[in-house]
Amino acid sequence: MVKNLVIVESPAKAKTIEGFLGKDFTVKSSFGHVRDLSKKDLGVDVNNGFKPEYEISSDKIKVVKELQKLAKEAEVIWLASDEDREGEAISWHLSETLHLDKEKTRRIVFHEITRSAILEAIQHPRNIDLNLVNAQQARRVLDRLVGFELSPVLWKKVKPALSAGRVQSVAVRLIVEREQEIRQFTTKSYFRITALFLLKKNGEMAKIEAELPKKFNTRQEALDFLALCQGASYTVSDVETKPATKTPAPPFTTSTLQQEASRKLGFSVSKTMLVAQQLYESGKITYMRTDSVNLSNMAMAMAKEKIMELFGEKYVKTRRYTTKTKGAQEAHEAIRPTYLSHQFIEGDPSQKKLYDLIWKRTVASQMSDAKYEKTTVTINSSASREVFQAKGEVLIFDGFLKVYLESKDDDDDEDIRNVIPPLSAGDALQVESITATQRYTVPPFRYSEASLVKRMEELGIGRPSTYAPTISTIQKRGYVEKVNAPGEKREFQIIILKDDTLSETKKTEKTGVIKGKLTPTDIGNLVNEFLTKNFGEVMDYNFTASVEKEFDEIANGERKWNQMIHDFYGNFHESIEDALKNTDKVKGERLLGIDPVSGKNIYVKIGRFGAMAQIGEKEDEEKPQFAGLKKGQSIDTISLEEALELFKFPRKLGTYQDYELTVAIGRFGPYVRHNNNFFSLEKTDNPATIDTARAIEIIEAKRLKDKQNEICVFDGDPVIKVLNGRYGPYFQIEKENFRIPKTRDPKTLTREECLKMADEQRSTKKTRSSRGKK
DNA sequence: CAGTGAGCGAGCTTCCGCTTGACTT
Repeated sequence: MVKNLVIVESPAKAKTIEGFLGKDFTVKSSFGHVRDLSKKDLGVDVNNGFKPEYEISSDKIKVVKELQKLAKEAEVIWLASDEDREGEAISWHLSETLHLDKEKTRRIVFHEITRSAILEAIQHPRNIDLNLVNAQQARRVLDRLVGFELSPVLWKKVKPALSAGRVQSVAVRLIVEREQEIRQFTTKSYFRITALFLLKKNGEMAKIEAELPKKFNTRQEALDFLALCQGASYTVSDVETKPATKTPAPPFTTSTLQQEASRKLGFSVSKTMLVAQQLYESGKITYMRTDSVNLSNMAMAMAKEKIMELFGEKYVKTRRYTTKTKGAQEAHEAIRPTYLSHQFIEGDPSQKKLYDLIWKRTVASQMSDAKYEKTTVTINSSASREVFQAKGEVLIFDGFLKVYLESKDDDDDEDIRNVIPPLSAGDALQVESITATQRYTVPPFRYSEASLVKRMEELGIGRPSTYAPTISTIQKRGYVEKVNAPGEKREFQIIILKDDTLSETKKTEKTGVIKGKLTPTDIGNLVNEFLTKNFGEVMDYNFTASVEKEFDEIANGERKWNQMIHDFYGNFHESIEDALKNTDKVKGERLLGIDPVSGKNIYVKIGRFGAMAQIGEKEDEEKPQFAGLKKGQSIDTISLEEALELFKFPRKLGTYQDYELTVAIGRFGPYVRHNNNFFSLEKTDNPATIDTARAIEIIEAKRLKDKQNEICVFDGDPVIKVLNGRYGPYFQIEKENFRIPKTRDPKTLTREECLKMADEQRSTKKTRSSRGKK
C-alpha cells in the first residue's frame, strides 16, 4: 500500500529523492513525456480548433500502467516534474492518462535536489498551471504543423525522406550561409612590423618586443618603411600602467559544457552528453540538461569551504550568476559536482576528464578575480611619425586562474604580451632588429558541433535536451557533414632590418587545416535555398524568438493558444499549397560540358539517391549513363575531368574462382566486388590502376581475417557460422545475424539450438518493429 | 552496409522536447 506517490521525470532523481522522504513516500519516474501527438498523420485537427490527438507513446505503455496501478492505491499523488513549460505539461498529461482525482493530486516543484528544497516543496503544493500547459501545447502543435507540412513538400520537390523543422532547418541555414561567407571571402595579405629593442640599465641588458600598430598593404610599403628606419634612433615617449582584472566564467550549462569539452577535451557534443549522463546516473554531478547558471546555496557553501581548504580565504569570492540566455527556463541548477569536496572520482578516463572539467569550472566560479597590471609603452622613432608599442602584462594575483581558464574558439591572438622591464619616458633604446612579416586575413570560421550549439543558443533555437540530437539529425539527413582537410603550404615573406642592412627571406606555413568542421552538402544547399525562398517566415533567424514571445503571453493568460496557432497557420498553410502548386522540382542541374567519347552533354544534378553525374539526355534513344558523386564532391564545384573520372567505374578486372572481379567506388570508398561480396580497398590502393593480383590479395586477406573470427561452422543447408564480433559472440545464417545469450558458451552450441534461437529472435523482432511503428 | 538514377505507382519517409535502456555485429 502506497501512502504518497511522488512522480518525477528522471529515475536517477527518483532514487535520490526517495532517500530524503522516508518510507511513507514512494518516488517513481515517468521517464519524461508519456504522451505525444499521434504519429499516424498530422495529429492535429486543423478544422476543429487545432485539437491535438494525443496517444501514449509506445515505449511508455508499461510505465503508465505501473503508475496507474500505484496511483489508484495512493492517498496522495505528488506531481513533481520540472517547473518549466515541458514539465508542467508532463504533469498535466500524467493527470490525464492516470485519470487522477483532483482531490488527491498535488503539483509541487523544486529547483534543487536537496532535502530542504523538497520538504519545502511538499509544504507548498499548488494546482497544475493550465496556462503554462497551453503554452506547451502551442509549442508542440506549432512544431508538428511546421515539421509535418514542410517535410512532405521536400519529398515531392527535392528527394524522399528529407525533413524540415523550426529548429533543424535554421541550424542548416547557419551552416549554409557561413559557407557562402567563406566562399565570398578573398584573402588579402598585409605586412606586420615588429621590432626588438634593447635597453642598458644598471649594467644589465633588457629586451623589449614592440609592434607597429600600423599595418602595410604591400611589400613595397613595408620596404619603404624599413628603409626609412635605417639609422634612426628610438626613445620611450610614454609609459602607461593600468590595473586590470579577469573574472571567472559562470558554472556550466549544457551548451557551455559542450563547448568547453569540445575545445579542451576534443569531445563531440554527443560524447559529452553520454559521459555526463553516466556521471549523473552515478550521482557524481547534478542534472546535465540545463540552461541555468545558478548554484544552490549548499553548493556555494561547499565551494567556499573547499577553496578555503585548498587556497585560503584570499581566493574565495562568493558569486551568484544570472542567466542571460534567450528563452532560458531555469528548471534546474547549473551542472556541478554533487559534492565539491570530491575533487577526484573513480571512473573511466573520459568520466574522470569531464568531471575534472566540471569540478574546476564550478570551483573557479566561486573564486576571486585574477589581477593584472597592464603596461603600454610608446616608442618614438626619429625617422617616422609612426610609433611602436610594447604591451606587457604582469599577473599580480592569480585568483581563479589557479584552477581554470575558459578556452576561446579562435585562438590566434597574435598580440605580444611580455613582461616589460621597468622603463620611463625619455629612455633611449637601441634597436636590435625590425622585421616586416607578411600575414594573411582569415576567413570566417566554419562551425564545429559545439560552436553551432553556441550560436543556436544565442538565437534561442533548440533546448539543452535537443542540441545533440539536432546535430545528429542534420547530418543523418545529409544536409551537412563533418569535413577534414590536411591544409596546404603557403609562402610568406619576411624582411629584416638588422645592423642597418635589409635582408629578405621566404618561409612557409600551413594554412586551411580543417578538423571536424561542419559544411553543407549539395542537398543541404538546395533544400536551404528552397526553404528560404518559399518559407521565409519559418526560416527567419528570429522566428523562434517571436513565437516564444507569444508562448509567454499564453503562459501569462493573455492569449489563447489555439488562436495563436490559427493566426500562424493561415499564411503558413497557404505558402505550403503555393509551393506545391507553383514551384518546379529542385534538381540543382548544372551543365559541365561535353563528353569527348560520345559527344553528349554531361550534367551534374540531384537524383533520388543524391548528387550524380549524367551523360546524355533522358529523351535520347539510348539511355543516359549515370554515376554518383564521391563523398566530398559537390555539384557546385566538380570539374568536367573529375566527372569523367567517375564513369570509369565499375571497372572490370579478370575472374577469380569462377566469378568476375570488378572495382567500383561506393559510399564507403573504393571496393572490389566478387560473387556479391564486397572488399574494401586499402587507402594506398588506387582504384583506377589496381590489378587482378592485388584484388585477389585483398580478398584473401579479408577471408583470413574472417576465418580467425570463426568459433565454429555448421555446414549444410543453411550454413550456420558462430562468430566473434565487436559485441562478443554471435551467429550468422546466410546474411542474418543473431545474438547468443551471455550465459551460453558459444563453443558448445549445436546446429539445432541455433535454428531454434533464430526462430525465436525473428518472431520477437517482428512484434517489436510493429510496435515501434505506432 | 556498398550495385541504383526513365516510367508505372503503392507505401514509406517527417517535427521538437522530455526521458532511458535495449540493442547492436
